[in-house]
Amino acid sequence: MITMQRGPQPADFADVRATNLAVVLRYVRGHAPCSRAEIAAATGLNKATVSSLVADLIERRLLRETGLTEHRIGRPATMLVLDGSPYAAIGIEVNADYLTAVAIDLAGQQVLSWRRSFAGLASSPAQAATAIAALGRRAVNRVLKEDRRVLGLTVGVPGLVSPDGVVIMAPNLGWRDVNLRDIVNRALGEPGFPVAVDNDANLAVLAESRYGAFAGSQNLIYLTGEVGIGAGIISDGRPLRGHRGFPGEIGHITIDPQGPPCACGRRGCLEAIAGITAIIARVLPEVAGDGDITDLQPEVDEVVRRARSNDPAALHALEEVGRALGQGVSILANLLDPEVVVLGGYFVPLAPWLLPPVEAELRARRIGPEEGGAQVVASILDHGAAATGGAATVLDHVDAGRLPRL
Amino acid sequence: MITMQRGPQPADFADVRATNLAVVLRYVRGHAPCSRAEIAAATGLNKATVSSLVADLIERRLLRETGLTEHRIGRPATMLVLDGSPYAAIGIEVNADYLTAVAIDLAGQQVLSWRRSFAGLASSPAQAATAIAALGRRAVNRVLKEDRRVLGLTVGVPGLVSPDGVVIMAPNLGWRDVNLRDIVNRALGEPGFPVAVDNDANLAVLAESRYGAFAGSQNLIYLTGEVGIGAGIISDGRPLRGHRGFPGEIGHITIDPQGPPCACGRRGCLEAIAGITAIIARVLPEVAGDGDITDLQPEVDEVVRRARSNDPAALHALEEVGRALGQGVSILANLLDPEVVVLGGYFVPLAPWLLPPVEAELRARRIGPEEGGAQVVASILDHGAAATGGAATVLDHVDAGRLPRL
DNA sequence: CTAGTTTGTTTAGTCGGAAGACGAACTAAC
DNA sequence: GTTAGTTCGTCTTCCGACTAAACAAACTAG
Repeated sequence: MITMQRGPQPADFADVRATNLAVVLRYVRGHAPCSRAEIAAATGLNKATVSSLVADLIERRLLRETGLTEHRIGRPATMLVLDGSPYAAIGIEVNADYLTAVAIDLAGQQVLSWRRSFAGLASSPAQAATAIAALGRRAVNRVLKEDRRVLGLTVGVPGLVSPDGVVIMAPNLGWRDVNLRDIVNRALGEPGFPVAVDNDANLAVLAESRYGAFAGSQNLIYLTGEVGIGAGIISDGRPLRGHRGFPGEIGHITIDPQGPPCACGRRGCLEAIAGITAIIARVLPEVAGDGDITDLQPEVDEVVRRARSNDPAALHALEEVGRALGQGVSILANLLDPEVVVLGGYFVPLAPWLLPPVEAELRARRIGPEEGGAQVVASILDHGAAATGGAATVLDHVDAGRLPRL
Repeated sequence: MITMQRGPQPADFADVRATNLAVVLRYVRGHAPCSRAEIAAATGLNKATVSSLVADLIERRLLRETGLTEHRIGRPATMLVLDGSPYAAIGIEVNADYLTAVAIDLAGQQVLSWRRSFAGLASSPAQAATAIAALGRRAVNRVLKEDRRVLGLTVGVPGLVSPDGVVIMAPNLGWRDVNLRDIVNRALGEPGFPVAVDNDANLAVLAESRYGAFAGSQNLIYLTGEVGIGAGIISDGRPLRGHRGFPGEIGHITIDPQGPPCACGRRGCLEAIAGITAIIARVLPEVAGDGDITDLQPEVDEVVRRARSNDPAALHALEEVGRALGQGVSILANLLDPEVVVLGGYFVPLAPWLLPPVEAELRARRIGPEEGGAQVVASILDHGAAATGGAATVLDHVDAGRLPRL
């Protein structure tokens, strides 16, 4: 099926070919190993066409034949599998306190996963960009050393990112109007592959839709559980982009007008109640929050310890946080009707205590019928979700038919 | 550009042809009158291809030649215009107190616009469906009498509608699990054109995106200002559908936990503050709200009168309503980053007093940069927006390349 | 060893868009 | 009035991509 963007954008044979190449590629991704005949039967394409498409894909080393299968009867089929190994995509995730780099080959295998401290560097955009570019270059070199071609590199940033890769605003990094894409692109020496920058939540939700527990879902939302709370939204199978490219800003919904003050100047924002620093402040009131961004993992571990030991104050605080989060999730669920809302970041270790009140709020505030309503789950991806998504967004272009040229 | 749905759905020549037919049709829609050469130059299609496509469209009576143009130099061009007259689409809007029927020809000309009282009928789904079908039949007959072919009929309902046309829930009509599409389809005698049912906000936003002040916008949101408040969302040029088909439920966001009680059992929902019955109750406390659904227009007129005469109580009440509405709009704006939020329904006559506080809240709660942020406007379409959208949704299929067969 | 089955390739055919030539129709200049 | 130049739209040729159908290959069952 062909759908079209706005504006006059006619189709021709190349588009048909690209579409069908993508159809075959994605079928094999989902049903490997499979035979040409099976692809033809399942997609409705002619056997001859499938043969031609497969030949193209094998020539580009995107597919590989893996011997025959002893069938019950008839000529045995030559089975096809994805051969992602010659290509890889790189994703880099920027956080206030650390950087993550991930590389994924076309078959979805993670071929690299690095985490690197970033403390202190974030404050200066120039220094930070240099560090990011250096990490990117190292990742690229490692991938090249393994004889893979790099298809692209995407950087995820917690903030507003314009479609052309300029970080308009990243409060937790202290950035404003940083053309990160150009900087990284130049630092990599204008490589032959595309460099992109995107919002971390947008990328994380892409990773969830590919590799998460609800992989393949057409309607899912990812909530970043970091210092801030942002939403990445996939609707009808495609990332929601918005007019300027800044969707998903859910952190400053007013949950409780009498709630704690928020950095934005108001009170009781979702972030001021359910952001990770707010959670830590609420559960560990004795820890002086000096406002400085350090690695928060130790504090989160302590919160988990107290909850595990059934500390009543901690349990009560987490219940309150969960209810606030549930209100936010309910708004998302009623407004966007997703199949699932995935809690990410620091929400993951706290999920056992947050999920029950979130689900209770969701049930209480559900407008539609019970069945089929949005589920809430904790992410099974680790902290590198945005980095993984950054790589996935590159691979998506291939899946959509833009094959790497020979 | 070809994009693809999920699942294996290969493309073939018919898709290319349909895509290019649609490209030409939409170009003429936006640039009529224009010549074949102009279309070719603008779309990138070959002149010969455009000639062939135009011939097809003329044969199906979707385009028409309108004489030559005396150019400055060279051979004069034969100009083309849309010839929508042989076809029309019908939209019907169901409200608690009235029905609206609209018919639009393919060129976008409204060829019929009826409003019919519906008071008392809504309560019984069977009776109501009969009335709807009767109105539909009359509209169809009228269109046929004018020698137009009916391309389709779509009914807009204020409630949750499943993709196959079952009204799952319509609180303000008191309906639950009514298979309205089948009923109307049967009542029309299984006509040759498609009958569909959809949520009224979904349809209204479609009408706005085609005929509203921001026609052509790829990211807009429509807020129904009726007894309930629902949002219709167009994101990246396509209607947001959600997992089950029930997006846009914004009416029961908690604005003020201490606010007035809502029919849903909670307090301070957006609807309970800014729904039209809530507004009337707030501005005209002396009018005994008997809860019965009657035509609310007289009360709204009275509210407008008081505001016009600068009645302090009325102004204050509308200011409070506007602030609540502004909070709801801010959530939408930050979450979905639309170009514009259109206020519809009874919000339109009240817009002069609602818009300033709405915009103030929006400014105060804006996360992203000032420039390019969401605007808020009152709809310039009248109450029949959903009906118009119902017709438009039928025409969209033609615009997407599914031409009526000869 | 033969009949039957399934796979995947080959061959012929169709469809639709691209490229470029060409005639038509007009203006401008001499 | 004639000629050159320009623009429009059609016509012809070519090519790329899919379909249909025949066919060769390779296996199993009996």
